[in-house]
Amino acid sequence: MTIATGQTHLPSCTDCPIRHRAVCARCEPDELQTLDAIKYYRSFEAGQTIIWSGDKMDFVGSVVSGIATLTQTMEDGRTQMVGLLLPSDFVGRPGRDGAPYDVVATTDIMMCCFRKKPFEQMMMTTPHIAHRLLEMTLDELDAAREWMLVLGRKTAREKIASLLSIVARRDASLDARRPGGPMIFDLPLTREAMADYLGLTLETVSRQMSALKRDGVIRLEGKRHVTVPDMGRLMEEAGDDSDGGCLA
Amino acid sequence: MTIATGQTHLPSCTDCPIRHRAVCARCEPDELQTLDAIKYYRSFEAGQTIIWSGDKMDFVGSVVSGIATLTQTMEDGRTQMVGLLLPSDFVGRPGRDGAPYDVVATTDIMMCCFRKKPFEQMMMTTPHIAHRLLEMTLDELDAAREWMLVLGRKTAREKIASLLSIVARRDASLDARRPGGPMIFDLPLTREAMADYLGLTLETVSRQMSALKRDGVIRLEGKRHVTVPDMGRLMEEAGDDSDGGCLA
DNA sequence: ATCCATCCTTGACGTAGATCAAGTGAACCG
DNA sequence: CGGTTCACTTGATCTACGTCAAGGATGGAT
Repeated sequence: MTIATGQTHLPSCTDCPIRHRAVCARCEPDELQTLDAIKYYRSFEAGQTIIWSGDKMDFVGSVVSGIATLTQTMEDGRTQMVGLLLPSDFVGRPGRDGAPYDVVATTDIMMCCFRKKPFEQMMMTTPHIAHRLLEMTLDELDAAREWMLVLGRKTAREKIASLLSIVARRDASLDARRPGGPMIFDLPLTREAMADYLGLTLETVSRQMSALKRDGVIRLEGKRHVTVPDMGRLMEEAGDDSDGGCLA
Repeated sequence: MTIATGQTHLPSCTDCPIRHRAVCARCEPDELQTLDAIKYYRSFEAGQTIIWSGDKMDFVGSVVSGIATLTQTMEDGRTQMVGLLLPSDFVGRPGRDGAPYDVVATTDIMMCCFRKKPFEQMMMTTPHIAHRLLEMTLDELDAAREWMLVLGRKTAREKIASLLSIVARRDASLDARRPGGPMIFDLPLTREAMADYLGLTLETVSRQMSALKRDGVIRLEGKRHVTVPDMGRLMEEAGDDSDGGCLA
């Protein structure tokens, strides 16, 4: 658990890979310039804890590249993942000091950070940022609620299929692959992390992965490289309406 | 399932019971006046569905009094409650047409509604509203994530205790009762609704309620009237830190 | 080359909670 | 007053998933 935290000033906002999806998506060039001035980059290695639950948080920021998780832990060690942070996702809450969850880097990760105070200032004066953040928060709320159905009512097999289809769909949105064709992607999570996300044990995750492979719903090369020959089939296994998933 | 939908113009915003907690909490008198002009009240009877999942939603609004639930349903009928709407909570999403969940009145309920278009307009020009909505949405996201831990990792007994302590704490915030004393409240939910919230069956809910009663964690008069002699004990049963709950 | 640590798989067995089924009690209604 | 309904309770059994335990595969360090 190294604490080698890179701190660098990198490319300007105009050619940022998450320019059009992050909190700053709606900003005008001049607003962007102001942001540009107060931002700084931090990188973390896979496995590093970015923020400890309960700690004071003096910055907020966006994931630029890589993946992180949001987790809650009970005193006896039971843990539940409550969010998966992908590029462009926002971390931290303006107007609050303590972090409510652990934020852990799953892969090497790069974050675009703002000190909290200046950012809050800017939010007050820049409706474009506040509006975008509201929009993103509403999306996250929807995602959290969808996940509540998964956690509360789905079987282990359905849970796995749900997770796979979420990851697959995310990759699809990058690849702009035509629907209907096979989907191929790498799982960014260990079996244990999957278990923490799904409210299962890692053994059950492993067994259900094997079962989905045996039944031809997925193919596996190695442990992480997944091929989904028929996305509709996977959606059925997830217990969702098999339609509706094809739209961009 | 009557469709007797009252539509009335009632007291002005200034003496509204949720004036200081709802979306309008931060509004200045002049902003409030504008809102006052475009608002209208609607009442629903216990059991009535306020909004059907998938329907077009042409209004947004706040719960003024009463309780409603947000639920998702799978094709085979499994349902999961994803939100509990109490007075001052906001319903609907500016910038989206279709409702993603069923909204059902659990008790008789009064809502303060705004047609979507004018409200969106107003949000653009009134940062106080947008900011308050962001704040409320972030709170809801936190609540949803806390609930994910309950759904994913807690035992049936812990789930029940968690639900009871949430309802108790809500009532406490109204009553301003001193901590330490016994808490007394009415459950606003049937055993089935509790089960849908907790990802359990109603039989399990019933059994665990009986068990908590047997063990002296709660007392029951009738099926709904609950006394919690020792709030700390209940929190322990919920698997939360027994501290931390006493602050207002 | 081999040691070790991670990460994963698979099997045998136990259990929390689901399912199925039969009540109870209060409210409501003729 | 009996009959019906609705919300709930309780018991008997079943099963999906957890738990415990024993390997296998990979990859990096020595």
